Amino acid sequence: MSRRRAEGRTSDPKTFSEKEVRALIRGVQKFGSPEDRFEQVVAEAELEGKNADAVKARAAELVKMCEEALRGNQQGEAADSAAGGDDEDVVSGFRRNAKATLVTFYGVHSVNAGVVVQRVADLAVLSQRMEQPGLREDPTKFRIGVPLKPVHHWSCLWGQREDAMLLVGIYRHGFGNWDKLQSDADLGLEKKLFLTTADEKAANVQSIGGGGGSSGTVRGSSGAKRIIAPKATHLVRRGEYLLKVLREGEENKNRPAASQASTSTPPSRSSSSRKRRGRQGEDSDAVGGADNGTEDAGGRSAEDGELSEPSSMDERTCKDLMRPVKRYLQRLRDEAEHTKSANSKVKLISECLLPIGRHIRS
DNA sequence: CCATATATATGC
DNA sequence: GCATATATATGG
Repeated sequence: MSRRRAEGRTSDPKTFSEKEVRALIRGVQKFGSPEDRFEQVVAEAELEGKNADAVKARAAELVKMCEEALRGNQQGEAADSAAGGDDEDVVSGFRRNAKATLVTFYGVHSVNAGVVVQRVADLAVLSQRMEQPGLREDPTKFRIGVPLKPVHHWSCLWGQREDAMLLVGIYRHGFGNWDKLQSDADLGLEKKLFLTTADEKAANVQSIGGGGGSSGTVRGSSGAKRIIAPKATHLVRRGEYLLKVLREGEENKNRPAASQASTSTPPSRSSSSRKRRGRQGEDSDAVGGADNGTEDAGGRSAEDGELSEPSSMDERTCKDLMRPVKRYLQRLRDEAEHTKSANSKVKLISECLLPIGRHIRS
């Protein structure tokens, strides 16, 4: 009772209310460990009045607890998963549902341990990657450098560049702060995200072709609340996927070859004769649905393949193989945005894709 | 009230 | 199996 208002902004710098702990967790989930991104975590959680060491210690505790919960969870999983019952046993602070491992941390319940641990690890990799020289000045040069799964039914052009900028935005503004990310002009994603209904309307004016013509959802020219878009939930999944790819890519770098790049990977071309079965020399942009053609998606950066990556052998051979049909690919890329009608798009695509297909077949 | 998260169903 | 949509719960 010494402190009457424990919750106020004037609470002890070393103690945390439940709300403050929850905010801390959110900050960590968005920016990673405060050891790496102290300023951002504290700002996100509005804990600037707190003792720095206390913040870091509490976050470390959180991660540790989550790791333990996950570990302990894996053991009992087999026995219970068959039973299928959703156990809500509260065993020493963590509860187990079908999928998520939830812990209670200083009174904050339903903390997803898997998310915490994974996010901290992934964002640490991201930080390491983004703080490399060269990216500091121009983060837009960042490329993931690994073949990526295409997005599914998105209403805009989304390719390597957009994926890379999504990661840059996550680093800058935090995982989940999509509105800030959208406002970041450097990333060029302002017109590609559909976080609000206003965004959808802006895109509706430009009309959208069939999103792949799946099961006939997309139709109607204006007014119907057609289709989907990259909304927040999609950005979450995509972001998690991209971070996973990044992390696995970094792990592979330290793994097989004896050359350990230690903390940072100097631009020296290490023997990266990785046997990637990935193909898909998707360069600057990829095709999604059709989209507003207002912003030139492929305007700059003729080829960005060799900036962040030594351009692995597969990439070279892939490029060589595709050279005979390069002009078709380019035309496809360049004209897709300026072609208004859906019909001419179809024509263009078939004209360009046929030779390409024939070439691949040979 | 809005945003996010989760479980569940479903399509590809 | 994964990505998505939907319903539902929950926190700010």
